[in-house]
Amino acid sequence: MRSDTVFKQTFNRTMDYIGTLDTNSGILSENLLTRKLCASRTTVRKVLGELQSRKILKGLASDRKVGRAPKPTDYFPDSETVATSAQVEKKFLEWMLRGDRKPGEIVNGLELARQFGVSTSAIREYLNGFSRFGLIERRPNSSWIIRGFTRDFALELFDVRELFDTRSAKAFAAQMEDAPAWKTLRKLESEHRALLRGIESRYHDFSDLDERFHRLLNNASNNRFIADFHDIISLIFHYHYQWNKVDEKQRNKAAIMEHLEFIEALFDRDQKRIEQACKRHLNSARKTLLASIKVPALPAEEQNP
Amino acid sequence: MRSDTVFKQTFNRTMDYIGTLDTNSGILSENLLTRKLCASRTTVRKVLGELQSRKILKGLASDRKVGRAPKPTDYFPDSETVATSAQVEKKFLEWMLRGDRKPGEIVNGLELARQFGVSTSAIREYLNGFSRFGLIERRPNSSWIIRGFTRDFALELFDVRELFDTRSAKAFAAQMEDAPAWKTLRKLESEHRALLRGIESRYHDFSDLDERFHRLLNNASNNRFIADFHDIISLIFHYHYQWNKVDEKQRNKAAIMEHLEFIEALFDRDQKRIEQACKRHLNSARKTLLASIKVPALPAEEQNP
DNA sequence: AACTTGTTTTTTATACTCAAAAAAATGATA
DNA sequence: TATCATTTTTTTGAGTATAAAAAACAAGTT
Repeated sequence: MRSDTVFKQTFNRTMDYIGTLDTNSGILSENLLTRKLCASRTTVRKVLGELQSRKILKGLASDRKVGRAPKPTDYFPDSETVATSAQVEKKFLEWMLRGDRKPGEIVNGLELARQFGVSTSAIREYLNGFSRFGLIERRPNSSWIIRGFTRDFALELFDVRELFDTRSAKAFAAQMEDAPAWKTLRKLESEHRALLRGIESRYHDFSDLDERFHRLLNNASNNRFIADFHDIISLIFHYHYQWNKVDEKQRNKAAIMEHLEFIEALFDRDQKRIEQACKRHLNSARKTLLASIKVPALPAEEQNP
Repeated sequence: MRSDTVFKQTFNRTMDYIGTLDTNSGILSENLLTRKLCASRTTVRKVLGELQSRKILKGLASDRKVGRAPKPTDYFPDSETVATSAQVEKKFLEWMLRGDRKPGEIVNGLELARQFGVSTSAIREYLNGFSRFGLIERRPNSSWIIRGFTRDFALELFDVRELFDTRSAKAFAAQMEDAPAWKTLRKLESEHRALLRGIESRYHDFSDLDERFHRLLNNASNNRFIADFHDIISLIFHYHYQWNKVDEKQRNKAAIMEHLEFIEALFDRDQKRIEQACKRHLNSARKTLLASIKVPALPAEEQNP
């Protein structure tokens, strides 16, 4: 059966909204709520009905008023509001990236389904989508096989990233003076400086900033394939760095400096400096990623020739 | 229920093999057949059982002999031996690429399933995989939406292709003198010349040659993301050119000349000429593709301002 | 005229189950 | 050790129930 996570999520978000209002004040119309909550009217109406039966809303439908402020216990727990697909993604990536998977290993869908507490179809669907990340491969009429988060993978990833980022940076610098991206870049720059000042305590915040900066750059290319590839990068980095904490403060500080230099070059529209700054930044990012990948032991057959 | 196309295919291929033998001669063991036919032993055994019940094979299992030569009527018809996924791919691409789909149009999975005579899950699975081609997009909790085979799509495709092909060409030229790829290139070169001589009648054969040439180049990059992208290119070109026959002979002749120039530059390891030849070839390929894309009528709202 | 809400109906997506095919593993025999 | 027989596991394709979305329309409100 299709899960009702959308309903529960919408319910929680509607209560967030009601919490900002006083008791007895009127609320938005169904149509406006539909737009505000990004859900269908069917779902919104179901939510309103539930709220009314819980006395959080009162009055006629045509003139709904806040009955009482929502209490924390009214909320559906977070665990019930995440879609199955999101759960699978999280669990699978943990299994894949942290679990020390060996290249050539076979993925057992049934086993994963049991382990994650979801159906095999959920696993199948996820693996299908995940294969575009190049970490697993499908054999026709047979199981999935792990290619592994190896040194080769990281190198190939960065090779393409270098091509794309260089291109994006050039495209960015070539934008019109009044393109809104320049304003966004200015804002990102000051966020970088602020983070640098508070680096001692806030260094964790860099990964988010990093993602936004590179996404802004890639958007300048205006190319769906580059954007798709950025998704891969983001995902890999998001999860990988989440579990790799060695030297984090030092690394992030250095990366911020590189970003700032990069940004400055962009504002100057200095092609040569842009390319240099881009390359330098990617080189140190590559080094970091490679350092965190264990060199795999040779397969048994190659160890004993 | 899972389809038994693998069984039927294997059955047909086994009969191909038996057809080469004389009556009463012995056949390969189950294990050897398994390897020869690229199927599991279970399937091979099922095939052997069926062959025996049809008297095409006779004797004990441990000493099977050819009973009679297979007749054409023994074969399963081709229509029963193509996997569902392959059927869906063919039909969907035809629907997508030939069907004059408009950007923004919504894909109705149920409707497609009915139309193609397959289950919705098959459609769903295929669309999931197909989305990496950038021609359709998924809205969360909602339907698939068509981005369309538009001018923009072609331009974005070629932008990335230019980056990748240039890189691949450089990597190719940087290979060791004794790399096997050089020999393959030499062979491809002579195939090009042969095709050029017989261009009047054999010009259809170019698309296959084109695919092989570019795949050889891309392999030099040794990068899974570049290889994946090549799959997209291949598919698009395969289907698109299959339906676009205007000026085919002329186009292909020109493309062969460009390839030959490209190949020559590769053999000379002349970076500058390689880059030029690559660019020139891509430019004319882009032009061809763009010419075959209809300029879409403006959406209604923009036509009447 | 441009909104609302109420109601109903239709369509579609999603997550699950299940049966059969295919693959893999294990056992038996010569 | 190579071959055949049997059993166990896993994948795969289709079916199915329900949530969610969408659409249509009447009737009331501003």
